[in-house]
Amino acid sequence: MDYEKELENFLDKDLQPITNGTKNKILHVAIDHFSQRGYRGVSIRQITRDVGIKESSLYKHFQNKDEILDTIFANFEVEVVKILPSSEQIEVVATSMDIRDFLERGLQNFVNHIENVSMRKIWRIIYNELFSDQRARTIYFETIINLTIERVGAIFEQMMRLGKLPRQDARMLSAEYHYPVFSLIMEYNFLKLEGKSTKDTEKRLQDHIDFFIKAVTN
Amino acid sequence: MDYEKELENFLDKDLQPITNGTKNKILHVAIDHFSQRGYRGVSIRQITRDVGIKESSLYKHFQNKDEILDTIFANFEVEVVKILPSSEQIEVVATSMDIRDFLERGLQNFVNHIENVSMRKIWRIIYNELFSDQRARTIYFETIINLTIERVGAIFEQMMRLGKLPRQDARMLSAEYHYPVFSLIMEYNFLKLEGKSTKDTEKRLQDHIDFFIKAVTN
DNA sequence: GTCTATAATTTGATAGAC
DNA sequence: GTCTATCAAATTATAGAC
Repeated sequence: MDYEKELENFLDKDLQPITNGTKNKILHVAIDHFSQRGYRGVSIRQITRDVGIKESSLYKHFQNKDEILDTIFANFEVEVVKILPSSEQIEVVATSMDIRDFLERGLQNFVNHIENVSMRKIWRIIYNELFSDQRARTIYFETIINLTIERVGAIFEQMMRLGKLPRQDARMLSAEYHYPVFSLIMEYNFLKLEGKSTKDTEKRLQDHIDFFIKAVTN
Repeated sequence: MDYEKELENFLDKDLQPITNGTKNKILHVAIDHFSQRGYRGVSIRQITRDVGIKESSLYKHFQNKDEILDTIFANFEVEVVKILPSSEQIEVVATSMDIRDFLERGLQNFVNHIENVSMRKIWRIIYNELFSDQRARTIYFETIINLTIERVGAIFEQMMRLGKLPRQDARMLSAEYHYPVFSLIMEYNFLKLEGKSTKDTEKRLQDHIDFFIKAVTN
């Protein structure tokens, strides 16, 4: 892999921008390796070799191996929260968009997010560490799944108040919409990993939106 | 953990029943450890210590560490295929059951399967190794997801022929039904892992069946 | 902040006696 | 099929010179 082209700048674990080029590069290399062979499957040696420094130098930037993963997770959480509708947006979104526009826009936001190669790699790290790392579990189940379902549920509810959607359990509806989306996103990630076509998965996502809209507006 | 109580008998990697008690115990201990810390996170030393033999003795039963995992996956695949409706059952199932009975029965089959502690642990191993082991990916995406969707899709199609279900794309319908199920099963597995209540998840599974039936029969 | 050198431990696996 | 003894390699991390 070529790490020489302009690398996006990450934040350190306290969410301060990283100004040191070496530290930033360590994160890029670590993300690449962790996403392919898992946290335990990657040694400090392998990382520093690709960064072009000695092992001991790495410890000037990170206290230990775990702090690298911690920093990666912190960056991911910042980015992933950005694709969720904020509480302030509920009103305006529910008013200005119909259900189809809203779902398609949300999906597009997500596709844009995951087009970022680093983010896609961190998604894989999250999946990879789900069973062995409490932080990964928290990000996935609390930040990604539950927060998404809750925020979108609030928008569905507002749409019901506005008569844009038949009255029903909004949170349950949001869960029904999102569970297939989460499954398909995972599938999408694996296909990308194996260099396979994601066309089928994209079609299924589209089919799912159609099916869902038909089901809820009936 | 107590491995002393009567252990179910596994098959070896060629699917022949294992008659050697030590070999069987190695598999039980390995499944327990791998499910908690992943394949790479567990050493031969840790396994043999809990089995009560020396490391060198383990190599009389398995050629190397990977062959243990291979044997675990082989046993899992045998068990997981059992919960799918066979091609021969399509006819009779579609004729004798309505859609709700069929879905509830299928879910019950699955719950029974996952009540088996060893199976639940192997599910976790599969999730854990999805990104680092091609065999895990194949079992999950090909055997579990795609084969399930296909078999149930065939039953939906037969139900449509019998007028029990409005005509529509049967495979797409099966996918719509199953993707939330797969997500919820993953969630269920994690909650069990953390010793938390799975009541919410079970309710969501039930809600999903209701939502789905309402959506397809409308 | 980089380097050389090295400590201390753990890893998967083997040789050979019984 | 179990054991003792051991190997060669890899691991995370540190000390101290520049």
